[in-house]
Amino acid sequence: MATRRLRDARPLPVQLADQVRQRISDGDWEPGHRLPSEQQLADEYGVSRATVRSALRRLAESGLLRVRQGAGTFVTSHRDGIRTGLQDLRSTSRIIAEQGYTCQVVYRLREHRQATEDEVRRLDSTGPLRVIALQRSFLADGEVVAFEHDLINAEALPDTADPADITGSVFDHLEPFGLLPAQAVARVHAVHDASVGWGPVRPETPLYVCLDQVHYLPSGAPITWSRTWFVEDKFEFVLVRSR
Amino acid sequence: MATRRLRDARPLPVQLADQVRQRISDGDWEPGHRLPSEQQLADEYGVSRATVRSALRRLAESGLLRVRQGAGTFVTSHRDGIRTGLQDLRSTSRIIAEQGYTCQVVYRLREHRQATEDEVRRLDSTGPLRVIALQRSFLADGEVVAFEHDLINAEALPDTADPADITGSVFDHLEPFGLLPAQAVARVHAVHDASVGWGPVRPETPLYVCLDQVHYLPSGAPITWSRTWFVEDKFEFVLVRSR
DNA sequence: AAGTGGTCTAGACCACTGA
DNA sequence: CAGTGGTCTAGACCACTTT
Repeated sequence: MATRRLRDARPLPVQLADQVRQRISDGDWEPGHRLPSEQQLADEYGVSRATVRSALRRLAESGLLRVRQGAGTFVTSHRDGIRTGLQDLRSTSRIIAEQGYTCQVVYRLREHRQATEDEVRRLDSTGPLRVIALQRSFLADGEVVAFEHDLINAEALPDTADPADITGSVFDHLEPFGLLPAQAVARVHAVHDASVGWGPVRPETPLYVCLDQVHYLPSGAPITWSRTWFVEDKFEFVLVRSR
Repeated sequence: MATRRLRDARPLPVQLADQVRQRISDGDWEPGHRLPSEQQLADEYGVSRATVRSALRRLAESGLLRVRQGAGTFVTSHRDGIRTGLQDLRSTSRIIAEQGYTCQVVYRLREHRQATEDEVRRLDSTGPLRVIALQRSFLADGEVVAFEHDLINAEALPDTADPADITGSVFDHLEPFGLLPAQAVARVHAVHDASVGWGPVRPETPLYVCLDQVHYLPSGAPITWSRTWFVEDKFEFVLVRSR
């Protein structure tokens, strides 16, 4: 068995989880099939079993795998649609792309301005704030699947940062400045509102799962606030709950 | 520093998390204060640092602690009451009670029968199945806040088990038989459907956050399936997401 | 009995924070 | 700079499933 290499800067379990997710979507391991044992995966990738377990736990938490003690780890049989673990912090565009769709982002608003009092509060902040405000929609293979409002704390960004540079993921735009969110606190709502959607393509029914989030840096400082309306039934949000 | 003892049968990180939670609610460690370092806690409780980290991660995931690299682990200052997370597995009646309401459960259906093919599939099972089926609504201070359908795998229950005995939490009914779910895989949806509600009191708008769940025993065997429609805006579902 | 995942330890080294 | 959390390893032993 050839040793596979993990090389980028992200934690090993995250990289390994990506590899496994890839091999599943490639059809390397089919739904219902058993994965190699944790020890075999550890040997194959040249990492410790603890690292493998951490990676598999991530995937099990998003419902892609099911682990049965003594029996093995199995690929869940999934239905169509964009499936994602609700507790995995990933950008909307990545969620879409990871499911094999072509993701396109359409902007309605992209501006640099002073935050309102309300917005300052939402960002858990005190004093006045410069922010970058975005309003955009996400298309998967040409079909609209989500609408989003974002508010980025611009105080931490260099003055030269231009909102027009943001084309895809906000995370990708923040990363070069070392401002990658590590955690988000989200509130979940159902919304039925025809005024949410805009643009040439609209969902048939204005029904959405709405995620209201504040993202925090590893230091604990809030960096962005966002509200995303996911078109109902275009996404499958999986959540593993435990005691 | 006296060594504290952890003794029951649950995993060490779970026990330790409970201890820390207790000491916080006792006022031992106040909101905003820094906890002892991971190594100090490990020494104090006579466990490894990995165990301490696992315990603290649990608490951070439900928002009770905030961990800052290099600086320490801090007790979150919960301004407007503690809101527990969506990823904590709790019964619907407990969720309601924890929001500070008086919970009342009204039954529309409570029967013992053979499962349909569809239901067998939902319970991740193969052969024919005896089930207990429930349809009920939850009132909080007299106002309807949720509707729920439940399906309990009755094969594991003694024949004497009477559906009419179920009055509050399904979990409470299963516990005496040692059938306490350890994990649930949930799917989250938005629903706008006037046919969901029933009974004398109905929500003003038929808009719901819908949680579709299969509960699993520690062995990995599915024990119940449930679909709960939470009336939008009656609940605040908080979720901590991380990388 | 053999093989799987579940738990836990001890220790190493790195990255970050704050004095 | 010392002290904190972040990551990762190697190995031990246990509980459970399958053969």
